[in-house]
Amino acid sequence: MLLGEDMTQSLARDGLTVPRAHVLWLLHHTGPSTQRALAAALKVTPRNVTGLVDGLAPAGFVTRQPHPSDRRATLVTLTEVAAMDAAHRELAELLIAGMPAAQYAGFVGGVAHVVERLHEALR
Amino acid sequence: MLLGEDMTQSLARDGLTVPRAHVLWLLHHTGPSTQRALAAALKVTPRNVTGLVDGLAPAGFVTRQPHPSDRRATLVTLTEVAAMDAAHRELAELLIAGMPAAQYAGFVGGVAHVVERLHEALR
DNA sequence: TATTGTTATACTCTATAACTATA
DNA sequence: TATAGTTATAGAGTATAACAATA
Repeated sequence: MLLGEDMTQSLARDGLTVPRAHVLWLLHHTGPSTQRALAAALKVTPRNVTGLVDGLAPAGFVTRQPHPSDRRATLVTLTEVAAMDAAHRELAELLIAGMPAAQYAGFVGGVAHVVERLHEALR
Repeated sequence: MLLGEDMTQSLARDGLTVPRAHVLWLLHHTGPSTQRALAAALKVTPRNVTGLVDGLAPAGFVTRQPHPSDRRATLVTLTEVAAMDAAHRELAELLIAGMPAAQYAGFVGGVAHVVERLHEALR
């Protein structure tokens, strides 16, 4: 993260917006998922997932694979590069998760999704 | 707030999105402000403030008034109706501000701006 | 008939750049 | 010259509705 830079800006620098990072986080922790499953997990419409995956796929973060048994569905899979990246971010995010509310409040617009999930996980 | 409804959804029901509510909150606590001042407070470009005020004015939340001494600037002012509404929301927001991080984490996408400001104010 | 993901359409928030009016 | 707010343009996230392919 650059000096004087926001968490959101830091992510956005490489095309990784917060909602897109959230998708990567989900895939990293649950494995390949249908877009339907992602929509449910993100509490967002399926149409949105189309857009998010469209934003992640060209950059090489994820790939769309045909579902082996259901030909209606597609499986969104984390690429190896993205998986490595996710593992790296993990540490930084855990550090944030350990901070009291007042301290990460400034980041709240940026990593709220992640922090929230981590708090759930640690509870 | 309706049952099973998100904080964000609750605000959006009456055209009050989170960034717009944030503008009302600022006006409620600092009084009439120039768009420039709002842009600085919101950490957003002046162009955005134009859009936010455009969204609030037709609904009668705010009005644009000519600045008394600087004819380049416009003063954004809370209408009486909006001021009443802001006062009502205040109580609910203070209750949220008193909650530990884990509890309001679920609302974080919705009232993060407000909670953050309240934490700052209470610190 | 129900479900999966798409296209079509629309609204909001965000940004940079160029422009007008004023200071 | 510098500042306040605008228009122009663009990208991203969100939503509903209608549709094709498949279950």
